[in-house]
Amino acid sequence: MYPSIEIKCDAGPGFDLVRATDVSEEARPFGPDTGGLEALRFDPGRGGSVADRVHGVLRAAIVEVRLAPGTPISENSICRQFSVSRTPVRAAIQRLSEEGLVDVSPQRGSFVAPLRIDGLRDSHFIRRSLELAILREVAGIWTEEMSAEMRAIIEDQARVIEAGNHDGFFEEDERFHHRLATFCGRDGVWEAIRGAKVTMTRFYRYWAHPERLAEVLREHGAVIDALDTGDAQEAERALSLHLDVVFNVFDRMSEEERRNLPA
Amino acid sequence: MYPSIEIKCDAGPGFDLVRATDVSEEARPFGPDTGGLEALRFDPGRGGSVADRVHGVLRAAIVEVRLAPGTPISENSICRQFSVSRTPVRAAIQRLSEEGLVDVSPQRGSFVAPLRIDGLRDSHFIRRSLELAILREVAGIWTEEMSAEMRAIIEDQARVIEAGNHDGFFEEDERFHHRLATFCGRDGVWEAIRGAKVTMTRFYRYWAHPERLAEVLREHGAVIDALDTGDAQEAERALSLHLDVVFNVFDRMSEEERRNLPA
DNA sequence: ACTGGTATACATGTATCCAAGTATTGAGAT
DNA sequence: ATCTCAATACTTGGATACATGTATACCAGT
Repeated sequence: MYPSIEIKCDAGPGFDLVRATDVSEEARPFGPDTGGLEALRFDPGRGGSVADRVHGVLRAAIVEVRLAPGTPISENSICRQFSVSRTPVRAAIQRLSEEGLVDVSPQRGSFVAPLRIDGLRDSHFIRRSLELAILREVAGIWTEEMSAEMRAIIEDQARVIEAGNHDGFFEEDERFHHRLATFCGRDGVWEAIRGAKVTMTRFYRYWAHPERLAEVLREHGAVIDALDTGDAQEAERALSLHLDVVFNVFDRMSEEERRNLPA
Repeated sequence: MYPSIEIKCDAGPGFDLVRATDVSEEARPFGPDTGGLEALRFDPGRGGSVADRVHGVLRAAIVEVRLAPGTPISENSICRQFSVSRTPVRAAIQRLSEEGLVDVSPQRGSFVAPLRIDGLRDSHFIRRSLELAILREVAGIWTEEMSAEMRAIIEDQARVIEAGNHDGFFEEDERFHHRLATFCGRDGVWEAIRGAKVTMTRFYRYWAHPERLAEVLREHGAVIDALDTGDAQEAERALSLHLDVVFNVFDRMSEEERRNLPA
């Protein structure tokens, strides 16, 4: 079983990321430097409420690991940065807190949630159970049109990999899994999957090695292949394998990377 | 497939409930009468933040269907009622909104979320998938101690039924399912189940006929029986059957009850 | 050198005020 | 009688001021 550890991020193998201002060393959480926050951009006047937009900007930054785990998130620094009042910022942070993306401790501060192996276990379990259940339903109503659509998504994903578009890769990946859910009318279930997925996505974005991207492509293809041949069991096996790989990423960590893990 | 309908509650078969002030007829949402809110009690000075406590009180009232679906929830009426400012009430309602228990439309009002069959479908699917997956794990590590503990819970549940303690029944029911999750160290997954369950719980609390309670008891027993004999497949079948019954509650609705459904 | 108490700067939580949008109401015109 | 439209009374969203708790920095006493 995996230990309960928190991963302190310094640098990902494939991606650069904005560093938290030495969270462990620096005494004062919020100095003149806001630790990566200043790189965030907030378009005033766009659609939606201010709180929604603030939430969206912060969420994207956290999920895409542009804001490192542990980074202090001060309501004041955010509302200075975005030129809005504390009220919508507070609402946004509250939402992020409920999504498990931000830890807020009263009178102390709020911080980007660390990458916890525990959370990864739960996230994996939930996602796996739900996606397999969905796949079972989809297998029962599989059509050629569906197959064609899924293959198109895979091709799109191949293209963005070729172009070196990392963000695009993750978007297409989400499309793949999302579409399977909508095939059997389980949009509500997809929302639950999406909620559980963020934990894995953050982990993945941080640790995934570039060579992994092509493997994902093949694994997606294997699922569709099995569905095309009408072998539901094989499809489940393939999808299960695909989802389990995230754990293997943990196993692949180099010694140096492992050494960054506290306790 | 079930249609997308909203259930407007007038009175449950087994329970009395505070009526919304004729939501469909009354023009003004918030009159001098706040539609059931006045029955809610808020203990000042207890532990936790004000926002947390407000959230807890409202959540319990909604889940236990003491506040009827469709009841207007005005921030002002709440903070008058509880003698607190709007800010923590706002935070509480935002949380409830994210939990799907309250629908808030800007500049119009917030309302206790209606009972949607759609939501029930998703809720059922999620709960079923996750609980079955957990049961599969538990079956692999089943011990006599676990069996004894579960049987004790069932006995407790029998006692509260005997005593006519409806709230106690639902608490014990939650204990039963919760304990299974903790046996295999899936507390995080239980939280997800709990989130999905509220939709079903509200439905159940509203429609469940008294004779159903004893059936639940037998079904719980059947699951444990199967686990004791080491028949994992039978256990899954029994649990699946148990969870599916909620849909049957919908089928059992009398014609008069059905007529209350709009569209 | 080290320990202990205090001052200060920061955080989030709460209260209140203002802005902007929606739905009902009721009067007046058709 | 019916329709149009302005006034009004609500709502939630946002901005700001204040309350309260925490952690560091600093300094005095040992």
